[in-house]
Amino acid sequence: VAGLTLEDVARKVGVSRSTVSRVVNGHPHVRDDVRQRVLQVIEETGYHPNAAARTLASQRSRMIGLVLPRTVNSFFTDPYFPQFTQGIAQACNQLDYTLGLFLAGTREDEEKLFPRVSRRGFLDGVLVQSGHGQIGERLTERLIKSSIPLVIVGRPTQPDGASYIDVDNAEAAYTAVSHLSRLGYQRIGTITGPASSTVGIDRREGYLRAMTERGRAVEDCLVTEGDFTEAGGYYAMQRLLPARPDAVFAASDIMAIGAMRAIREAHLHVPNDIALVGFDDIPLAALSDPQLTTVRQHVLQFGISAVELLTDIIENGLTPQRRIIMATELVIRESCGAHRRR
Amino acid sequence: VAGLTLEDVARKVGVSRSTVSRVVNGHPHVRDDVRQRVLQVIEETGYHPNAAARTLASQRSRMIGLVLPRTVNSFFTDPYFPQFTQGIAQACNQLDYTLGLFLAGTREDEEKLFPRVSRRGFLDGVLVQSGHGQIGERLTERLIKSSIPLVIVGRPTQPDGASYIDVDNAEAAYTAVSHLSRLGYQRIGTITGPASSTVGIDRREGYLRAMTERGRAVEDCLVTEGDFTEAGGYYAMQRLLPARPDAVFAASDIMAIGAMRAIREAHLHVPNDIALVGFDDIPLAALSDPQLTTVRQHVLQFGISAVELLTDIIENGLTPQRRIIMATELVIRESCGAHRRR
DNA sequence: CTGAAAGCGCTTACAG
DNA sequence: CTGAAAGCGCTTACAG
Repeated sequence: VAGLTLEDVARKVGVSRSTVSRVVNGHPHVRDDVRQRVLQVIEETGYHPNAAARTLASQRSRMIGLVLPRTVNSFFTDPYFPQFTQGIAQACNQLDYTLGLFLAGTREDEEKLFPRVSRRGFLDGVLVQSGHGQIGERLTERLIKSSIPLVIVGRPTQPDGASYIDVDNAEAAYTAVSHLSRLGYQRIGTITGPASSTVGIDRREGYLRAMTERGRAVEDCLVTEGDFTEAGGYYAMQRLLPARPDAVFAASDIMAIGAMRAIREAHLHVPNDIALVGFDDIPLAALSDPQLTTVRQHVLQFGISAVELLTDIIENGLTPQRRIIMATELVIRESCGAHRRR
Repeated sequence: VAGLTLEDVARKVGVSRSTVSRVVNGHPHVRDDVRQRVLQVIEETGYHPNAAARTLASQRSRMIGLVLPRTVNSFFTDPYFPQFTQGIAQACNQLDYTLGLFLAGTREDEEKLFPRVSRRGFLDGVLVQSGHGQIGERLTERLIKSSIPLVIVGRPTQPDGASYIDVDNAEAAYTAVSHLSRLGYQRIGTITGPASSTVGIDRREGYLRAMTERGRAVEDCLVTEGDFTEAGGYYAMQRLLPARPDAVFAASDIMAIGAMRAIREAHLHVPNDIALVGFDDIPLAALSDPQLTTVRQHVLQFGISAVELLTDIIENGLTPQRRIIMATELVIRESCGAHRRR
C-alpha cells in the first residue's frame, strides 16, 4: 500500500517534483496553467503528501501534544476536561494541526511518555496542564528544559518563565464571594481546591480578599480543602457543617454538587439554610435542584486560545514570555438565594 | 535545536550507525560489549531517535488515531467518553504507541481531518467510534476504503467487514429487564438510545426479547427514544409518564438521571412508584438518590482491548475479520426496588 | 517561473 | 557480528 508520491504526480503532469511541491504548499511563483494541471492530477489521483517525509524535510510536523498529568480518577469525573479537550481538538482541526493526547498517571507513564513528548518525537509544541502533583511538576520542568515550544495551561506553580494561559481565578472567586456577602450572608465558608495547585490557591485567595474587604473575619473552621471530586465536596461539606456556615463558595461545581448532597443528608436546605456558589458552570449546574449559582468559564474558548497561543509561538519563534488571562462571569441561579432575598 | 543524530552517537562510540540502530531497536547480533558502550553513550547524551525519520524509513509510525465523530454536546456531557479515552491512552502508553485524537463534529471537520487520518498522515491504524450520524458513517466508509488497519468501536451499522469490538448490549439489556420482570413489575417501559445507532438498537432488542419471553405484551407507548443526554432522558420520561409504567429501563445512566428528575418533578417516587435501571455505571450512578441499579461496563478495559486488537492487526497483518464482544454485569442498588421487595 | 541536487535522520537488505 | 550503501518521500536553497 505504497500510495502515490510527489514523483508520481510530477511524472503524470510532466513537471519536476519541485514544482508539484510548490503547488502543494501554496507557494507563489508557479505559472497559473501549470498550477491548474497539477491541482487537477492531485484531485484525480487523490494524492496526499506523506507526513513523515514532510516532517523530516521541513523539521515541522504540524502536530502538537496535549499532556494531562492526572491520576486516574479526576479525568473522567470532572466534566471540565472533556470540554477543554474538545476546545483543543476543535482549534487543532481549524489550524490544521494534528493533536496528540498524552495522559500520565504514574511515574512509569511519565518515563515512557517523555521521549514522545518532544521534538524528536513528532511534536512541534506542547500544551501541558499545570499542577497535579509530582508527575506534573517534573514533567513540566523537563519540558521547559527541552526547550520545545510550550504553553502551560493554568498558572504554573513556579514562575519558571514559560508562557501560560489561565482564567482570572482570584478575581472570579472574589466576585462570587462578594456576591454572597452582598446578599447578607455572615458566615461564608469555602471548599477550596488542592493547596498544591494554583487553581486551588488562587480561588482561595479571591475568597480571602473578598472576606477581608467586606470586613469579615476569616475563621479557619470555615475553610476546608477538597480535591475537585464530588466525594471530595461531600466530605468537605461535612467538615464545614459544625462551623455553621450560612453560605459556602465551592471551588468547583462538582464539589458544590457533593456539598449539596451532604447538606441534604443533614436535613438542611439550599439556599434557605446554606447558600451555595460553585465554579465552572458545567452542564449539571443548570440541572441540579436547586440550580447552581456559579462562575462560568468559557472552557471551549479557553482551549481554543491555548492552541492559538501555542501555534503562534511555534510559527513566530520565541516571543517574550506570554500570558493570557481570561475573564469569567457570575451566573446567578437559585442556590445562592438571590431571588428569595429580593 | 538540531539535537543528536544516530551518526553522532556512532561517531562517539566508534562504530557505524547501523550498529547503533541495531542497539536502539533491540536487534540481536550485536556483540555484548559493543552494545554496552552504545547504550552508555545513549544514556550520557540523552539521545532519542527522530520519530519522523524512523517512520519514513520503516513505514511504521507507532501512532494510532482515535476518531470520535461527535456533535459538540454529547462528548463532554456523558462521562462515558472521557473514561473510554483514558483506557485508550493508557493502553497506548503501555504498548508504546502515540495516540492521535480526532474529533469531528461537522462536515467541514471531516474534510480537514481525513487526510491526516490515514497512512499518509502519521497513522499506523485507527480506532473509530461507530454510529453518530452521517459524519460518522461516511468517515468510517472512507476509512475502510483506504484500507488502513481499522477497528470500529461498537457494532457498525453496516456489517462492512471491518473488525470491531463491542459489549454485549442486547444480552445486557435482556438481563436488566429480566431483573425488573422477576421483581414483579408489570408495565416496564424503556428509554432507548437513538434508533440510528447500533447501541440504541441492540439495547432495545434486549428489552423486547426479555418482555416477550416473560410473556409481557410490548406496548408502543412504553417505548420512547432518548439521545444519551440528561435532558433527553428527562423529556423521554415525561413522554412515558402518561403510559403509567411501574418500571423503566434507560439505555444509559445519564438518561436515567434525567428520568429521575422528571419523576421527582411529577411528585412520584423511585422506586416505589417507578423503578429504574440504567446502563454504564458511571460514577454518578452510585451517588444519585436513590442509588442507581445499572449495567456495568468495564469501560477502561474496553478501551484497552480495543487498542490491543488494533495493534495486533497492525503488527500481525490482515487477519480475518475479528470481533470482540465483552460481557457486562448487573449492579443492583436501590433504584430497582430489589431491597424493598424482599 | 522551473529543475537538478542535496539533505532531513533513520532502517534494512546485502556483503563480508 | 559489523559496515557501506541505498532508499524512505519530501523541502529547500541554488542556478538558470
